[in-house]
Amino acid sequence: MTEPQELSSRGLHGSGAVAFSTRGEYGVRFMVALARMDHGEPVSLTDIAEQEDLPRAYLEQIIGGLRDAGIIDSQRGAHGGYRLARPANEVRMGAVLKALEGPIVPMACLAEEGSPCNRAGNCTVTQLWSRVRDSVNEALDSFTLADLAAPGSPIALTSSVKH
Amino acid sequence: MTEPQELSSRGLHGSGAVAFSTRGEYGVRFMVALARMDHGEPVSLTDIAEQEDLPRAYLEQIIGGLRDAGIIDSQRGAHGGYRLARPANEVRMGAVLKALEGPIVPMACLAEEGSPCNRAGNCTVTQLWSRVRDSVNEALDSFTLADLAAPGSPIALTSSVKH
DNA sequence: TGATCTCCGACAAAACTTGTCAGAAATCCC
DNA sequence: GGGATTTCTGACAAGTTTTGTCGGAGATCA
Repeated sequence: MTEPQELSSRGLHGSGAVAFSTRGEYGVRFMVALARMDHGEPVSLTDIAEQEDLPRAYLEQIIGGLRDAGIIDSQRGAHGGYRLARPANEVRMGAVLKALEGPIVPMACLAEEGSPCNRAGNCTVTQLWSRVRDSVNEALDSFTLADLAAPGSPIALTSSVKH
Repeated sequence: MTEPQELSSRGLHGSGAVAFSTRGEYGVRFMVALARMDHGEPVSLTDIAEQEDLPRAYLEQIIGGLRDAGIIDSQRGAHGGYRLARPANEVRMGAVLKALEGPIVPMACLAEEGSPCNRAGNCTVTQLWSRVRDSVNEALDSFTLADLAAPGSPIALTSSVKH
């Protein structure tokens, strides 16, 4: 039945802003599982979905973005499946999340295209949103997939972490 | 008609993750406008809504959170309206955004209450989400309302900014 | 008392999220 | 070639959230 656990009470407005959707959550869990199970041969989606207890068909849909971004390689047919396109310690989580959800943009007016927010000069607030955006991106990029895939133990932060 | 401008194409999934909703956007614009218009006497919601071209009734709803959080004071009756509860340079944007949207939580499993994400020890990923959360909060708190309300000119970052 | 304003709950349309399903296309193995 | 496996794709649908609107109940002032 692939119980997607909890579906937790995100209701009544008060329960979490600036959040990633399940695309991000499931996708990251997929990546971690894949990093752990990838030993040369492709790993099938069914295996990962079972392992992580995620709805298979939905996951399939989500994964598309990762493939298009060149983060994972796919192989069709019998004994097919997915593989990491690069070693886990070269995969930055910023790229993963961007592939799963769209660009990280805390406010619509930061998205490019056309006149940004038609309030142009009037808008000092933009600086706030862009700082938030940059912070999130830095935080995400300070992790690699290898950091997350490391078994249980305290994570060895290999990547550059300003602190 | 209070055209809430644009209503921009946030559709088709690809247009912005980790985003604040209009509550955050409208609320912040309300605060900035209030900071600029507040000269001692209360400013009416109608005035601000007109000035910022925002749907009045909706704004009214949003503002409730700011009042409950003690960020603004309200006065009913004729010649009533809103005032800043404290000087603009003492109002951190982190508090404002938390009052408008709920707590800043990039992933459901970070919200307190009960067993966090039932995956407990298994979950190294938590570290990623909490870093993101902390980054966003720091970024927001590095701005005060005064920083945003300053007219046009380049913002003088008065508040403590680690960089 | 009448004119303003905030406050509050109910209601509703539209958008988005979260999946499901069916079938097409590719690949392996016998 | 044929069957089994597995990814890929688009359509569809239920449920939730967002984004507002509306009407009326307090407060306050003149």
